Amino acid sequence: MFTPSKRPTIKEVAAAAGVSTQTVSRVVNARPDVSDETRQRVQHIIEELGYQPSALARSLIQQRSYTLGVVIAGLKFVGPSRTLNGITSAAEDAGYSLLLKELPHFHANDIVPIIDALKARHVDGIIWAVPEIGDNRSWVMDWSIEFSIPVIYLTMEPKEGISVVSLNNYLGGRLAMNHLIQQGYKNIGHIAGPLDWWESRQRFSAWKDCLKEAGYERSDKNYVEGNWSSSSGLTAINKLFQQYPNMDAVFAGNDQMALSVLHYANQKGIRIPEDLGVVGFDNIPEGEFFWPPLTSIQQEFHHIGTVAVQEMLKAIEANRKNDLVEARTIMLSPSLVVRESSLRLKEVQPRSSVKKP
Amino acid sequence: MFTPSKRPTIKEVAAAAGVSTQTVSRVVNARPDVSDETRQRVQHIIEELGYQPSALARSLIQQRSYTLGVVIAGLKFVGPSRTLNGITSAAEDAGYSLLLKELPHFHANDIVPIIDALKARHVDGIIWAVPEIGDNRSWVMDWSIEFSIPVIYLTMEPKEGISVVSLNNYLGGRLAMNHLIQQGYKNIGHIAGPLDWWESRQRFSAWKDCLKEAGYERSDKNYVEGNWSSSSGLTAINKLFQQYPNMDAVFAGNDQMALSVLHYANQKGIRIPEDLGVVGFDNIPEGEFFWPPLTSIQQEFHHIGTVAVQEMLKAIEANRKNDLVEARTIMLSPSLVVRESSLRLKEVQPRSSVKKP
DNA sequence: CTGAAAGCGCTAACAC
DNA sequence: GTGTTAGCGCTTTCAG
Repeated sequence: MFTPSKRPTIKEVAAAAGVSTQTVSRVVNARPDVSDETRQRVQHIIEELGYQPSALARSLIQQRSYTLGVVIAGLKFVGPSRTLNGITSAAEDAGYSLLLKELPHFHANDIVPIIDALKARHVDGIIWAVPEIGDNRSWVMDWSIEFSIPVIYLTMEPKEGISVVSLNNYLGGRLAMNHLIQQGYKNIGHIAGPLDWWESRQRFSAWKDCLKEAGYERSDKNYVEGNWSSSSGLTAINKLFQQYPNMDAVFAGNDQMALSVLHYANQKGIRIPEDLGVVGFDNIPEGEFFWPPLTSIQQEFHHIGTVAVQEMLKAIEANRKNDLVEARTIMLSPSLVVRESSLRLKEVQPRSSVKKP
Repeated sequence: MFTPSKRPTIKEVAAAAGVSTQTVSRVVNARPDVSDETRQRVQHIIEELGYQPSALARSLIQQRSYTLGVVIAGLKFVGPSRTLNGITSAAEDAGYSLLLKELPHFHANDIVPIIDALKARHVDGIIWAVPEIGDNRSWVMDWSIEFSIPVIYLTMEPKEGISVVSLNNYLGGRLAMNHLIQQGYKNIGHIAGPLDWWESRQRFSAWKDCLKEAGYERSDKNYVEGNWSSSSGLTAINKLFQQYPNMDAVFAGNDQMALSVLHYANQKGIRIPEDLGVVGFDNIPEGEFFWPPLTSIQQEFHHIGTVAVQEMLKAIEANRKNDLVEARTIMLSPSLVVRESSLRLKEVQPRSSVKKP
C-alpha cells in the first residue's frame, strides 16, 4: 500500500552534501548568498534524497504557518459548499493551506474548542463561514474570547469593529419583489426561510417593505415560514393558499421551496406565470430546467469565499506590520435572473436575461 | 478587531507556577505522576493565563499530527461536498483535524505539489476524494511517488494493493435498468455522464448488460453522452429522440440530466410515465419535488466519507504498530427509490418507496 | 513525584 | 560565501 520510508531531514542533506544545514536552508529558500557551485551540488542531493522541508518546523520558528482556519456549517447544502469552493481556490492561489472545521449543526454555539483547536495549530487567521442564526453570534463581542489573529465573518449583520463579508439579502429581496410588482402581480405571498436566520429576515423585510411602498395590503396570513427544504416548501404553499386564496404570486426564500410551489401548481392545474408568478432565491443551476423555468436571485457564493480570503490576506499583512487592522464590512450585490415562472408580460422581456447590478 | 496579545508558552506557565516545564506538560497531558497539590496549582495558572499547548510543537516531536489531508475536486457539486461533509464529521469525532486541498479541476494530473504540501505539514494520512477520470489515476502505481503514509482513494476502479472506498455504480445502474424493464419499458435509452469518468462507464455498462440480458436490441444510437449538467441533458434528450424515435424510457446518468428529460417531456406534451419512463441517479433531495417526482438511485455520499475516515484510522494505527497495512476495497451498495416518473404499473407499487439493500 | 538535559526540523543572527 | 550558535514550544529520557 505504501513504503513506510522515513523522509530525510535537512541534516541528512547537509551531511550528504558536505555543507552545513544553514547552507541547505539557504538553497531551499532560494537565498542569493550561495555560490553557484554549492547550490548545484545541494540541489542535486535534495532531489536525489527527495528532501522536502517541514512546514511544521518552519511555522514554529517563523511564528507563521501560512495556514487559514475555516469554520463552516451545512456543507451538504449548495451555498456553504460553493463558498468553501471559493475559499479553497483563493487560498491555493495565495499559497495558503486550509484547516477545515465543520460545526455539527448551524446553531452550534459552543465554539471555544473549535477556536482553540485552530489556534493550537497556529493558523494565521480564521474565516468564520457560518451564517448568523439565532444567538450563534452572541460570543463575537465577548472580550474573554481572545483571538490574537484576524477573523472574518461571512453572512451576518454588519457590526461595528468586526470584519464581515456578506451578500446584501435585503437588496435581493427587493429585486425579486419589485420585479413581481412590475409584472403586475398584486397579491404577493412569501414563503420565508427560518426566521431565526438573518438572511431570511432580510428577505422577509424586503417583502414587507416593497408591498408597503407599492401601496398593497399585507397581513400575517400572507406569509408562511419554511425551513429551506422543498418538503417544507410544499407544506408552506398548501397552508399559504388556504390563508391567502386570492394570492397571485409567491416570493420564495430559496429555489428549493420555490420548486415546491411549481410542483403544487402543476398538481392543481394552476398556470404559471398566468395565474401565479413565482420567484426563488439563490439561482441554483437546476432552476433553469424546472417546469416552468424559475426566476431567481443570483447569489455569488463562490465570490463571497474569494473576497473573504482576499480580505484575510490584507488583514494578516497589516497584523504582521503591526498596523492598525481596520474592520471592514463588504456587502455584495445580488442580481435578478428572469425566467418564465414570473414573466406575465411576455412582450416586454421575451427571453431569459441576466441583469447585473 | 482583535487583541494582538501573544499567547503564553509552557515556559511562562512553569515560571508562574514555580515548577519545571516538564511538570506543566504532565499536568496538561493528564499524566498520573503529579501530586494533587501541584496539579491544582498548575491547573489554576493555566486557566488564568489562558495557556494552550501548541499542536505544532507537539506534532514535531511526536512525529504525529492528528491531522488528515483531504484532496477533493468539484466542491461546488452535491456529491463531493456531501462526501466532505461525512469526512469532516467523522474526523471531528475521532479528534483529527483536516487539511483541505481542492484540485483546480477534475482532470488535474499534476498532483505532486499537492502531496508535497500535505506531507510538509506532516499529515498522518491522505484521503484522495477525487473521482477517477481519464488518466487522473495514472500515478497511483508510480513507485517514484512515495507516500510513507496511508492513502485511501474514493470512487475508482478497485486496484490490487491500494485502498478504495466507492459506491458500486454498476449495481446502481442495474437497479435502475431492471426496474424500468420490470415496469414493461422495452426501448430504454441512456444519457450517460462523461464516459471518461469511471462512474459513468459503470452505469453505462449496466445499461448495456441489462438490455442484453432482457433480450432487447441496442445500438449506439440509443445513448448520448452528457456532461452531468442539466443543460447538457437537454441537448442530449433532443438528440436521443432524433436518433431513437420509439424510445419509451430513459435512464439518465444523474438527476440533473434526468430533470432535463422531464423538462423536455413537459414541453413536448409527452406524458410521464405513460409515454416515457425516467430514472435518474444520485437521488438529490429536490428530485422528490420535480414534476413528476423522479425515480432515482440513492447514493450515500456522506457515508462514503465516514467509511473512508474509519478505514484511515485503522490504517494509521496499523502503520504505527508497524503492522502490515492491508489494502482494502470497500464497495457500498446503492438503493432504488421509486417515484412516479417510472411507475407505469401503478397498481403494483402505488407510492414512493425506498428499498434498502 | 519532580527536574535537567537533549532534541523534533528548521531558521535568525552573527561570526569568520 | 559559509559555518556556528541558539532557540521556536514542546516531550522524551533519565536522574534524583
